[in-house]
Amino acid sequence: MRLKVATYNVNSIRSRLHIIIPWLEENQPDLLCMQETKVDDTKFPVKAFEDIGYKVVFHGTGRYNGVAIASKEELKDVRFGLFGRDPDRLVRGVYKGIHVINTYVPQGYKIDSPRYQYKLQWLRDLRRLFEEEYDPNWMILWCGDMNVAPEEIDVHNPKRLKNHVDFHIEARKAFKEILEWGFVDVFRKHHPNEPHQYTFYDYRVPKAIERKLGWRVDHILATKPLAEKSVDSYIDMKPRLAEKPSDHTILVAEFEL
DNA sequence: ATGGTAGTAAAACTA
Repeated sequence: MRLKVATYNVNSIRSRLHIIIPWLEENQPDLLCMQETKVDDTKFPVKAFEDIGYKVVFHGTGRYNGVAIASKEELKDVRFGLFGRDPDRLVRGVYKGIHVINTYVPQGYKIDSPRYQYKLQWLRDLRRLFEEEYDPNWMILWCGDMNVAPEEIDVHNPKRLKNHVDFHIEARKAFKEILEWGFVDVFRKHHPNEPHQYTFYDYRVPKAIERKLGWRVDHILATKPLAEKSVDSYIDMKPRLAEKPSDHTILVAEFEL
């Protein structure tokens, strides 16, 4: 069985349907994990997904955050939140026997702010969720906007960005500790030591793509038994180059089970 | 150089 998975920080799902819907039709992934849907549940564009043959689960309250998963078959055992908090930042379920966790990790604002401490705690709690409710021998996918660039190769200027919340050593450490529980970075498995592979380019940076001023902060992680089955992973730049572009790109991984 | 743009929504907040 072929399994194609994608993750995309949409930065408002209603403002990105012109990208999302054609992309799903063309690429036909089994799963698309989305973050920053920025829409209240009552206004979620369910029909746009159903019209092209996708199911969708979602939770959001409007202005900030919001997560969703579109899938070809129904996602089972769907749950939201991390130990009762942030239901608009974590959604998980089971797809054809594979556990799927989609997260929008708090960004953290600045390293000296309480919000950064909250981000670090969030990542530690996420590790605890895996420890308590999952097993690294299971087939598990963890996808999302992690707001962490794990290694120097994942940012354009590691020296200048060392105090940025997405590259600060403490965030990288907290992220790495989740990987050490039992996850493989599927994109990096297929592109070892390949520089300038970024999933995010800030709108505010002029000519960011041409100047390669990006970040690799969106990830698809898989437990070892599942990562062994991955056959490809790549970054689709189309959303960043579209008419009304988004700041994030789409990250894809394919498995042959 | 501490700006810049884009999203929510109707002024400021988040990224």
